[in-house]
Amino acid sequence: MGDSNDFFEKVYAVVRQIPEGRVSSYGAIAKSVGAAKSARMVGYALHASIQNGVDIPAHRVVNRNGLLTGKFHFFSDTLMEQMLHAEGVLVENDRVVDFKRLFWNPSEHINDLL
DNA sequence: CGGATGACGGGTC
DNA sequence: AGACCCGCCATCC
Repeated sequence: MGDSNDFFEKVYAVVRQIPEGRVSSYGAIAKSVGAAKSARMVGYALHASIQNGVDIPAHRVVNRNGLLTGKFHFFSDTLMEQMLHAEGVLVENDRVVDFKRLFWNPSEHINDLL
């Protein structure tokens, strides 16, 4: 079953691997599930996860610059930042402080999943 | 059916 | 650094 539902499940599986206090990006996740050119679809999948109440740490996914581009899709527009802050990730002007250091690359841990 | 619309990213200026 | 463009592709209208 290589349909879009499959893609969603793969994305969710990867997002669940992001450790507490760390963050990843749409593009990095897209690569790790073998769809490097579909970073946009990762965002789409995360949006769907919230609508469907899927239990994944979607707040740990930001864009390539560490910007909280998805914050408006949470129940409150400050929830994403609050959740990150609760696990020790600081945010300033919608950007993850020390993004490079906190960045978690799924492809370097691919052996742990699929 | 065709154009617009995104939780994007790489490249260029 | 920041603005801009273009490729990408499922979904929407």
